[in-house]
Amino acid sequence: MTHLSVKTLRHYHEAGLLEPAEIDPRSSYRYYEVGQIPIAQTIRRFRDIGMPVREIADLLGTGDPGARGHLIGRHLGRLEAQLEHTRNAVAALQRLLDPVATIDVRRRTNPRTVVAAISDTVALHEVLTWYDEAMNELRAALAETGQVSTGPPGGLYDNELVTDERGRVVVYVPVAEAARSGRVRPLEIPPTDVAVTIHRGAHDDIDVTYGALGMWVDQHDLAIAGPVHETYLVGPRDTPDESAWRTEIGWPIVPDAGGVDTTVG
Amino acid sequence: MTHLSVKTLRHYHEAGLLEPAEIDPRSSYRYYEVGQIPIAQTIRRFRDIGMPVREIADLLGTGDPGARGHLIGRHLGRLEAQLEHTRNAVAALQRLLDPVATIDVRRRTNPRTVVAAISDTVALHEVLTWYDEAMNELRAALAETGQVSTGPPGGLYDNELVTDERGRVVVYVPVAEAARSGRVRPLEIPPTDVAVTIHRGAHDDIDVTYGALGMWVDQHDLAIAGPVHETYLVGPRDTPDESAWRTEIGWPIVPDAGGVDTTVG
DNA sequence: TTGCTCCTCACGTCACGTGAGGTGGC
DNA sequence: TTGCTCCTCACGTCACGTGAGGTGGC
Repeated sequence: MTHLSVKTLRHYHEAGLLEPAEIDPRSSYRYYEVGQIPIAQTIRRFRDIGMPVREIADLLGTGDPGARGHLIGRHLGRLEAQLEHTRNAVAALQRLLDPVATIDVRRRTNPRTVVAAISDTVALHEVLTWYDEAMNELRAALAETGQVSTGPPGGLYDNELVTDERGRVVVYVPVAEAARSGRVRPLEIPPTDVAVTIHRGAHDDIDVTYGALGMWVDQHDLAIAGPVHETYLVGPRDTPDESAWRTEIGWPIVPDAGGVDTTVG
Repeated sequence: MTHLSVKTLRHYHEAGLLEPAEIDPRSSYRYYEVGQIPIAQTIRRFRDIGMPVREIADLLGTGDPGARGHLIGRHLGRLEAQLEHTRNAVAALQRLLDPVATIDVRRRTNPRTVVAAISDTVALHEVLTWYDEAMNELRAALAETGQVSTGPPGGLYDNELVTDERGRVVVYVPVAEAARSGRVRPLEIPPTDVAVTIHRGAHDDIDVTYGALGMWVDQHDLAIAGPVHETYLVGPRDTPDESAWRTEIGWPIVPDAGGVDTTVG
């Protein structure tokens, strides 16, 4: 009637979740009452959505509707997060298995832009640390001089960073008028033809997106021309939810002359 | 670099999924090569979508793209089924927690219908068995006399079945013109005002839908008038996929005279 | 030399399922 | 009486994580 197996009922007895109404002391047989059916069915429904046995016990143990709602809401939130996680993972996998078909690439000409920037030649393994420090310094300098950013922050990454494990890196924030301050320098980014795509989610699989974009560029008979532009449309400063991050990758392109090597990294 | 923990790497070594390129015989330290990074990342992505370690090993072990596609497709199918299962379970839970808000009820007047029917007085615990047998007999009789059903099969269930654990049950198939044959009798179902809702999925939680429909009827100042109609729009004869089943519940109603008892079961 | 990391057992987690060997209930 | 169900251990499953006690590597 409850669709619970005998083994499961024994398990719930041991766990203190659903105790038999009576146990025959001679045979140790477990006996249940009709009134326990709806309880058992409720338990089954919560288990069906993956709520841990412990929490179901807490839920049934409290009569407070607020506490109940909280426990249920929290679990539904977990389900939601898990679903989002799986969706992202499936998308990453599809990008890995069939890169070009699953990527959305557009060509664009970026206009000349003036930015406040810090740049340096950095080893590949130091890039993340360097970026964090430089960005903090940049933000502090802008705050100090009262400059307001006019767009999301970005970075420029030399191809040598991947090929030689060392290269020039620029971190910048677009501003109305850039001024010098500490390591911060005004920088003019010239107009650039780029192939752009957006990487969704955390950066641990951004290499897959790079690979897909590289294949797209190659298939369209284009070659790389200059450092890659990353624009952090939504990043850790905007939300701690990694799955919401959006990173635009702009790959500078020129028509492929023929013998030009288009490989990167 | 791969976001795999040391414990996880040890586990994959034991499982034969990812063997170290070299093991120092003195210290037993595991050493990996750069070329193993993409493999490790691929493994992580498959684990991320919940593919069992065993299947990932199979996947990486075969070079046949067809076999690979099959394994991946099968797992994506499993994810899809699991998602559907969770969706149904969440819906059932919501119906249980807030019945009236989550149910879609319509009022309708069913026209007079002629059906081929088998009816009997049955004990509650025998209903399912009785229904199966009667329906088989009904189908066989129709096939024998060359009658074609003009709609989905249905059943009528007396209120006493729940209140007294014993009551009259009718199983029927609508036909153009019904004839006698064995236990099969023509039956005229008179025009009936009903409150109808559709129960989705298997019948193990149909009691929840009944409860919600009962509350709706009560809140709209209506009372029950006659046996409940069930119509099996999509059932086990149509698909083995229980989540696709659709059962219409029609609750015969009259305006509540005031002191009339509207409770059922 | 010191602290950090790696190593090997061995056990824990979670929600049951499996299976052996035995016994009660109708 | 016979077959069915229940019982109690005890172990298995799955993918690691935890923790103790020890040792290598820089």
